[in-house]
Amino acid sequence: MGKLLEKCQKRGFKLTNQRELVISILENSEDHPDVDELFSRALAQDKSVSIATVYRTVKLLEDANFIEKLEFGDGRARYEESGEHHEHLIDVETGEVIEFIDHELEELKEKIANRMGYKLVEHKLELFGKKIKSTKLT
Amino acid sequence: MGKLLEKCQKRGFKLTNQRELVISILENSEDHPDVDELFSRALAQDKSVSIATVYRTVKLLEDANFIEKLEFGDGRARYEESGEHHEHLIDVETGEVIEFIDHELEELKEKIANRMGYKLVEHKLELFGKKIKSTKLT
DNA sequence: TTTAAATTGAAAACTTATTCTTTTTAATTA
DNA sequence: TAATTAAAAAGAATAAGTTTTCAATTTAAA
Repeated sequence: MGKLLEKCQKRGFKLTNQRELVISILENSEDHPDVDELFSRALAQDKSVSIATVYRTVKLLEDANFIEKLEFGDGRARYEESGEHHEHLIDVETGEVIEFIDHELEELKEKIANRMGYKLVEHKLELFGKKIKSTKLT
Repeated sequence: MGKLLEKCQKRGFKLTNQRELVISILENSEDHPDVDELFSRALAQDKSVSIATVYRTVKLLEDANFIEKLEFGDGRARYEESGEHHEHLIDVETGEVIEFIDHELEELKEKIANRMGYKLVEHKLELFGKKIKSTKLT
């Protein structure tokens, strides 16, 4: 069984069909779907799911720290399973979201905050880029 | 005259009283006011300004790249005059926004994007921190 | 001035997200 | 297995931020 579902059971969340469906979609999505997209995918499997339930479910999981909310500035929240901290690079041409981690960067963020007299409690970095076309001559 | 107003004139924007007022508030604000705050400050000087005009004006300036929209995840857009690139540190206790620039960080971002095969076209970093209390013993 | 185009305020419409009321359900208890 | 019950569901309504519509006004240029 999926990690998310398992965690929810352990936490004692009531597992209704709708909730289970939304959770399974979340843990089987490799991309970063927004709520509307989650809703569409859920509807495709069960016509009785409401958008309110999708919102309620992501909020439940977010409050439990099982998933994390991402905001890329387009006004829609996206979600991903919690896990190792990482950053996001967004392909501005395709919208694709690529995850990465750079330890030098993490250290630097901490260092900068400290230098300014602050203890870092959260940090967000998004890179927006265009794919460099390899200039192979055929 | 302020830089922003001047730019708007040069660009041929029609300078109505309301628009001029909103622009002057923008360029004289040291902080990072959201639309509602801009509206309040404008109202204080001219009761005839509407919130729609504030929204329209910031959109106009944003589209012209005269100002930049900031989103710190609280659901409200903030604006600041375009200029030297810099990052933001948000004091989670007071909401204060502190600007900073770190060249090492800028280089690193570029490097990371390149390493992943991307040309960096935009990048956003926000640090959220708590002020470290100096532990002076009196 | 005159006039065409741009801008305005007020209200309606949109979008994303949350809440309310009533009905349904999962999980326990008998 | 059936009854019980607190939690969660649907669907509608509401909220908050933002955008758009539209008739009336204002601006900039002729």
